[in-house]
Amino acid sequence: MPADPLSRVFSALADPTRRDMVARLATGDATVSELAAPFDVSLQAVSKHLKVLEDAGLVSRSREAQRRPVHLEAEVFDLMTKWIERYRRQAEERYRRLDDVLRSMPDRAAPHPPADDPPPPEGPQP
Amino acid sequence: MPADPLSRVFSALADPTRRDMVARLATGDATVSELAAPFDVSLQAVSKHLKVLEDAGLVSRSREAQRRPVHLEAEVFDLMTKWIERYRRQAEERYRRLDDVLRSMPDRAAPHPPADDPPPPEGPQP
DNA sequence: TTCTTGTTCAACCGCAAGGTTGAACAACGA
DNA sequence: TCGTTGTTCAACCTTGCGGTTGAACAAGAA
Repeated sequence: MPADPLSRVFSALADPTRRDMVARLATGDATVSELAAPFDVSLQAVSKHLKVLEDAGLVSRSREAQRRPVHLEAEVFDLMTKWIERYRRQAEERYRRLDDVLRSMPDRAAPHPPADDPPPPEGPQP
Repeated sequence: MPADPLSRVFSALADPTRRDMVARLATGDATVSELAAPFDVSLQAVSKHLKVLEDAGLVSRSREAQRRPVHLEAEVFDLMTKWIERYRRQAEERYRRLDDVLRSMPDRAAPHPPADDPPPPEGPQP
């Protein structure tokens, strides 16, 4: 599984079935069969979904007789929220500065011109 | 595109190339060519990535002569953070109550038993 | 041991995602 | 008008994902 952690988490939550499972697990641990009950898919498909969530670190599994209780690991959510907040803040800061500029020149009242000083792109972060 | 909005946003950000584009756009609007520059893929591929971001509502495009400046729409991030925060809070609340129970019975000090009163699953939300 | 329950492994299928190339379209500049 | 620049459309290829079925494994219960 070569994907980076952030990609794995976003990708895991991109599926509505898996999001429903996360929602269910937020109310308490559950077995595979319990998680599968509300859905119209095979147990094996649910098992695969859980593997995706586990690889993303969103979920952990223990053993308890034959059962394998699934447990939500909510800390990984931080990975996403940190990423999101970073760029949201950056964008908002940019708007704030842009509005300042607009306020300082009362003429040419264009509501939202395309860009303020676009710096050169800084390349992908591998 | 039948996918629900949340799936579209998560799925759009599951790709590292697209996340890099969002990071770049947080610093200011950019054209397709500018966005493509740091990456080792064709312009057409970048155009496709932008379509995915646009369908997810993360990005909008205007026209300016031949160019099509791309603009980050940071509001859609709220969709995700709201979803994440909801279940994170729910899980944390569950732990808090669990810890209260554990504190009230000083014997049998198991650090984190599997579940407290697992309620029946409430079905998928279609 | 044998039976039963719970879960996963393996092989397969259909389809969409991300990539390519080549051609077309849009809007300027000469 | 014609060429140039910037972007998208169309067709195609390969890979991965979500689903299936059937068999295997794990751990009690009889």
